[in-house]
Amino acid sequence: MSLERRKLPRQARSALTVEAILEATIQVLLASGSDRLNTTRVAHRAGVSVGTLYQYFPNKQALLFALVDRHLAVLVEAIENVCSENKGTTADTMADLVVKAWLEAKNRQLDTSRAVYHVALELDTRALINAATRRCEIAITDMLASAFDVTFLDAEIVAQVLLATIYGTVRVFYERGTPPETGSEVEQQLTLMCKSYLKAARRPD
Amino acid sequence: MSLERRKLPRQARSALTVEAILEATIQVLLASGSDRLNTTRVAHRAGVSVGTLYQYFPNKQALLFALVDRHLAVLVEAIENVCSENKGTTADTMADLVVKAWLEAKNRQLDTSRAVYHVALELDTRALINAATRRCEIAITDMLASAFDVTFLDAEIVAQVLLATIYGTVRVFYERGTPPETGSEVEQQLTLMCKSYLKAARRPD
DNA sequence: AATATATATGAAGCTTGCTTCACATGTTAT
DNA sequence: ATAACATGTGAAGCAAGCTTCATATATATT
Repeated sequence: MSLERRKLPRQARSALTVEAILEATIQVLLASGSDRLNTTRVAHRAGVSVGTLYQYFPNKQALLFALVDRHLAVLVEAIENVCSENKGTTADTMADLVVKAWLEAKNRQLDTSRAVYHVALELDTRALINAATRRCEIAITDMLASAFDVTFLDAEIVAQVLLATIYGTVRVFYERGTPPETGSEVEQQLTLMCKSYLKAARRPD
Repeated sequence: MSLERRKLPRQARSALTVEAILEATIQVLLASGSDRLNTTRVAHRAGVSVGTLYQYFPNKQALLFALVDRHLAVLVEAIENVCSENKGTTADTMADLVVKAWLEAKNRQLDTSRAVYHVALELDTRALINAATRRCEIAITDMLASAFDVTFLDAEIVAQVLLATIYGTVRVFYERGTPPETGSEVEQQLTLMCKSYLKAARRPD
């Protein structure tokens, strides 16, 4: 079953329609939960008919894939940027900024984040997530290998663990709906954890 | 809608039936994925009829809840045990053993783990997860507060972050289906991370 | 203005699968 | 042995919702 977009927008209005459909999907997920997500409801919320939805997405799954894809792209970009901009700095700076960039990208698309968590495991998004993860890991590995103050025996595995920790820990608190004040406390602690891990994981001189 | 068990087993055979149904649910989840999980298929795999299933579980959701519940109970027990047995030891020991206990409990029910990840977010298990999390956090907080070699400004938050890290990081690798050899490498790194975090988070003397 | 192309509509077909219920079979108690 | 209770059966009713398609409207082109 194809998951590709069925049509590409030729006229301006269809681009708007696609955008409206994706936005409506998020809203329905947040308002009604993934149980009650159906194509009719999404179309209605987007102010179009079901038929229109099916002009751009071959099926319901494809719609959700597109959503997850968009969300991951923002995260990956944030990490790739912060990593390429901070080669040659210290491990402390790197830990600091990666955590910060991740949380900032999450918060920039807070609604999507919350909505996507509810569907990302319902369908098989592993391929998408693995691809995104891989890109982040490569970016982080490169950055770590360029550190000014430390060297790592295996920057690859350190990057993997670092990313998994940030990704996993943040997810736990998001799922729990941790309030903002507690959030900044958690951010501090998470940063502390990453910094101390990078110190502990460095090659003994 | 009730999620309670409809009947309690009076005769020995019904206890076996219930067990068979839960076991079959795991097998169907692993073999066919959550998309194809339906009550008929579960009943068939368990070697009983759908009607029997509905004698013990009022609906499909309740069946899945029971599964998640059972899985969480094992994890919570593992953490509560290791924490109460290791009060008054050092922070290093604590970090070591908590990580070890978590992974051991996970691996002891590896199939359930994998299966449950696929459904835990599909239905609203937040209440169950929060309750389990809370119990773990309390156990860890108590243990940390009793540490022989260090004191913490806020053992509560340290426990929260520690648990979230272990839970979140391990989940990431499980979802990815990380192979065992890599797994033990990851375990080492995760332990290292937790140890160094506890050192970094201690109250400055 | 006329034709071609792009986009939008939404009722209805069709599949899937949850759940029930009237009945059958097995177990325990008297 | 018989009654009372527990457990097991599975065809069929029923609801939900995905997807299609014949048709209508809007935009672009010549």
